[in-house]
Amino acid sequence: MIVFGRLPDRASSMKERVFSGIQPTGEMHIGNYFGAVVNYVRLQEQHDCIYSIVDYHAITVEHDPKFLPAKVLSMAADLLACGIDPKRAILFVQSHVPEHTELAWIFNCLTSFGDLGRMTQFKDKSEQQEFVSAGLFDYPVLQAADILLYRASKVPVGEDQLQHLELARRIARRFNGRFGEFFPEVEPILSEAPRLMSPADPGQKMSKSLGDKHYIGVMEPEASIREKIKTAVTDVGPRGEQMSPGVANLFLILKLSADSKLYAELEQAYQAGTLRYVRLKEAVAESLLGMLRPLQARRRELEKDLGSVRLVLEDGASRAREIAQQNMKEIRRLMGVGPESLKA
RNA sequence: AGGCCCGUAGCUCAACUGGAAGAGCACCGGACUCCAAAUCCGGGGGUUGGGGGUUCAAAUCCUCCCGGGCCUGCCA
Repeated sequence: MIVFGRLPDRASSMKERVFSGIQPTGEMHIGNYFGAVVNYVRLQEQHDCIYSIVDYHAITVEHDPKFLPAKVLSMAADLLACGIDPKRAILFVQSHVPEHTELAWIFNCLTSFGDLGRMTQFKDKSEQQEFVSAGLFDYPVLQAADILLYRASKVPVGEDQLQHLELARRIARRFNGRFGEFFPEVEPILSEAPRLMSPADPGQKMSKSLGDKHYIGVMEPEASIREKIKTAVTDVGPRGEQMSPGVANLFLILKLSADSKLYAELEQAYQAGTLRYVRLKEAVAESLLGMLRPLQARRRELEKDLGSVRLVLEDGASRAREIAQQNMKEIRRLMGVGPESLKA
């Protein structure tokens, strides 16, 4: 197979389009960062990326309107601080482009009730909620609309999202078959996405919802990050053959944030049985903080100038809207709805 | 539209016929530990969903409101 170099000219039109949605959780943790955000940043190089802060997804479970806007803005600032470049990628807020929900409705009518009921994430999440909204049930359909509204063909996802992506493909296929070829085949970009575990309970995935001790925020103050690493669980019983989950988790953070020499050195010490965990923890804290400091500095700058973040989102929304409106026009035509369809 | 049940600490729940609101887990501090975990010692935490009423006394009884779950019916 012949591999061509990058085509300089028509590169932008040749680039594959990537879409990804990020929930405005309020505080990005290093699990989100290493698991997803670094990929977003990397993908900007070679792809036409559209990143959306998905507030319509956030309201599928109980939320407080008083805090949502601040969470959205904060997530935007975090993403920019982490290296999302608004000159190369589109960053916008989902609800600022109403076509998302319009397309979701159309897709609702192409989605089987049974399929949605089989979504494992719905089953998990609905058990945790006392009030299960129809929106929570419908979540994957909105997600399909998010992606396909821009006719994106690549979606960076974790394994837990594959089922939803498969549904998006089914929906697209059904639409294409019934109303005309319009949507591309969506492919996952499965990265080697490291799964960071909770420092306080390494048996569980790092997550905000488990509590304060169970995640390390990307923008968290140094003292607090140090404390969480220092008190991280290591060996729960006598040291066995295999590295315990807690220690493995610390090594994983080290691997992701430190230079390989230090990692190799400590790994060797571990194998030799001479590694003191205090030393490991200090190294992890130092290298993680070393990596986070520039991001935190940029984040502080943005905090002083949230107006510029708002501008980025405005510009992003208008660029996204342009694509969305154009595609939606065609989708309506194919479906036989909208004012255009009545014109002779 | 009608009927039944529920709401107590962050979570799961307890509190007899009305009689001083409690436990487990979680959280915080200390001991122990290379650090943690486990264990031990100590600690904080509640307008009992909200308003009104009955009573010497209400988580408990009455009433209205809010929120949630379930059943039946009606309509598009």
